[in-house]
Amino acid sequence: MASDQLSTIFAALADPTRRAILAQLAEREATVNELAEPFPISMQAISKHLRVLERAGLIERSRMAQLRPSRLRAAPLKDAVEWLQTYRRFWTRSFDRLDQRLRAGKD
Amino acid sequence: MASDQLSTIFAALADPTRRAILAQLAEREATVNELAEPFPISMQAISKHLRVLERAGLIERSRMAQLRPSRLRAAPLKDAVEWLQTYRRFWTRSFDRLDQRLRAGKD
DNA sequence: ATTATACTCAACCAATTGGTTGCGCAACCT
DNA sequence: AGGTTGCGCAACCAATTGGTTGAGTATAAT
Repeated sequence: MASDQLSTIFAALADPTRRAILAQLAEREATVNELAEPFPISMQAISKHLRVLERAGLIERSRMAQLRPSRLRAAPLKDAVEWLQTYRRFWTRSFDRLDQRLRAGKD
Repeated sequence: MASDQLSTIFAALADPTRRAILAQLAEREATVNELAEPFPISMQAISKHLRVLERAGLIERSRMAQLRPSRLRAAPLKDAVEWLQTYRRFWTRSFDRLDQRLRAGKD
């Protein structure tokens, strides 16, 4: 995985459980138990997912009493989008196959 | 990894070698050997990376004589961006921390 | 016909991942 | 003080990943 920033972000997003967790956090901040509730897996497994999200910078965790609420941090998502946008010209204006070859010829 | 479309795409993008391959293919289509040349790893390893990219729909491979040139297919990148854009409101207008709580209060 | 080129496939390996269970611990509730 | 709740940590496990080497195949060049 090489531990560079983008790799960590994309790796974190590559798991559907983690994406679902982010979706939950997009609505409101939530504790580990709240986040675990929709899933058929143990709270410890969710806790591991949260650590992955945290190391990717996608969540922040505070502590209130014995609770550890997580909150979404979207900045890394922006970074991911910005990387992806460098390929934007390849999917706009039906830039595909022949179009690509045509353009390559013109340049 | 769960094999849904987005997971496969993000997993493919989570490796820096694979992202570098895409960057190379953004300039021109290339053979396996051409793609392998910048990297200190074997051609077989690159071949594996190409299979990952292919299963993610991010490249297309043809065959000319004994060459297997790869070409970028950006459609899945668009899908990834579209998923990410659903979080756009969280990174625009300094939507962070307190801002998030404020907004949650207003809604 | 032989040899070289450009690959793929298969077996192997160490490290990582996503899950489990069991335990510990801190903070709340009686 | 004792129990419950919420969570992290550690050990374990099977499956996957990213790499290797070795062998095989198809096309091209001599």
